[in-house]
Amino acid sequence: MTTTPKSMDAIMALCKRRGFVYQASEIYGGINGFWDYGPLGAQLKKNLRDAWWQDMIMNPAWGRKGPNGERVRCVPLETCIIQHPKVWAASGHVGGFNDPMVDCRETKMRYRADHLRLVHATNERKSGRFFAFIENDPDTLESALKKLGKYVRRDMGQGDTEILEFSALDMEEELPRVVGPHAKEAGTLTPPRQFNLMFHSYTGATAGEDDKVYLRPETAQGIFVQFKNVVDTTRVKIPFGIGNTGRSFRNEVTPRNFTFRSREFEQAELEFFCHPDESQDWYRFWRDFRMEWWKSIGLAGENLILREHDKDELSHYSVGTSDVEYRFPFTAPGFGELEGIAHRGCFDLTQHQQHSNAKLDYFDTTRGETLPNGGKKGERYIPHCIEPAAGLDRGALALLCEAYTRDDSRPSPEFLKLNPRVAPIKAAVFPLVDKDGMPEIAERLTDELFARFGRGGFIESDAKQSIGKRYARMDEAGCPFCFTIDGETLKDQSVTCRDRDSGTQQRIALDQVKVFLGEKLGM
RNA sequence: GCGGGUGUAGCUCAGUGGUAGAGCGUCUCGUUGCCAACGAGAAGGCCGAGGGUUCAAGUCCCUUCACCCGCUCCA
Repeated sequence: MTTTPKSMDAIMALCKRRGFVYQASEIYGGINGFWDYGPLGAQLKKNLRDAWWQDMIMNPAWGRKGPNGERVRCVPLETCIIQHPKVWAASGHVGGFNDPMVDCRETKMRYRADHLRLVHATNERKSGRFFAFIENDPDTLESALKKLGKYVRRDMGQGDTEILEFSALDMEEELPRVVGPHAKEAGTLTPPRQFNLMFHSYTGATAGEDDKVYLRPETAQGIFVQFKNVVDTTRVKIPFGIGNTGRSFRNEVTPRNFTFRSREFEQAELEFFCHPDESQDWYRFWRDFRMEWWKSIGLAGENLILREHDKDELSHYSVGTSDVEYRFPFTAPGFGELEGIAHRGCFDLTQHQQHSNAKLDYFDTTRGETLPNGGKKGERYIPHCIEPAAGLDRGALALLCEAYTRDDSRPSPEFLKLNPRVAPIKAAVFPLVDKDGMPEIAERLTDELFARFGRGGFIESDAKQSIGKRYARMDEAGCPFCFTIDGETLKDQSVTCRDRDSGTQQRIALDQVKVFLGEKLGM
């Protein structure tokens, strides 16, 4: 078997050709950072989402016991894309995503405005030049002092210079007199510009600035905000998880790499709440299960890795974070993030408790001293949270990249080895020839398979053109099995079952097709 | 945001300032009957968009949009 390296161009061409992914608004020239799913892509992604929903919420971790020795319990939730603006202040997104940036037109450098400082000669603020440097950066400071000395034609000593913050500048009067940290000329810095990574809109028909709202940059915050309601209304007990899938929006500076970094994308997030003492165990439990899960739906192999973050990579509140990463053709030999499993401590609930003044702690009646009557005194605490947060679009893309195979020794060199569980086409039924009673049998079998498996994907049926061409078409669409009604079927009620990955054929009884397929699809 | 590259049929791509092309795919008819078969035919394009130069622009110039690659940035 001869194989050639996977080309992203070839994968993208197949995605378009077979209706997996289209460019959004393509007939208008497309729009940067947005992609639509065609019929097969939409079903592929739905199967991925359903698999996540099934294995993370309805039957978490395939029914296995958690580190506490009990069945893992999770409940679903569906929260709004638009939340109260204070949610994003509490989460840190409004502050963190809003660093004003300053560009230098001369050197093409970009600086964070709050990192810039200015030095100028004492008593010359009204007319003299300012020389910018970067906070805590000796090189640009030295350079700025040197340029200032040259400018005023004398050496600068103690007391001869004054330093001020960039934000203290009068942008109209004084900015034109500023020389950038790496620039030679004055006036090449732009005013600070907001790089707003959150999309915003306005509520109400006569909306003004006061009605500004944000499209969520992650689904997680909706869960934290409803944590108390779920606890109060559903009889869940710590430890338990809340799962949520849905669209999120980030105004990426550079959308890139097909659907990998899109401005509108879909997340599948679980927030698993537990006692602080058990949080490390649960963190390891979810980290390991998530890795196993991705393998189970077709990403097995050396293209998938689990990467534990280094200490200096961690957010200030995080005790531990791992990424499940996939080696995409465009990241190879490196990897791109599919999912992050973060130990978020009690950061989010604490933040929302402070900002909202709502009590978000939990009274745990299974803890504390044992009372004379045999019960427990109880313990009040803010739960810690483990967050497995997956990108469904990235997942779908990884599935497509992993499945894409080119084997020039096959009659149909390009095909998708999609795992049957996520494949958008579950099976195809072909009459070998479009006559002699075969179409009728094929139609009956198609109807049966539709009734049994149609909720998970398409059952294709096609009588046109040569059988080889029909197989090839199914190979490209990632359909795992084709059943062909032929002359023998008429005699002994058996059909040809053709396997996509190997191209091999076996005969099975017509009335056993459903059983066979049910086993293979896990349905 | 910067630099480089690419935009022509569903896909892959030719196309020298002078009538819009090929292969594959799609559809129809016929033949064949287990791996992109054969024959005949058909549909499908304002050459990414907008300006300009020219008697004449897919081709030259400008602008813009999208995608790819490399920087930069990145919760």
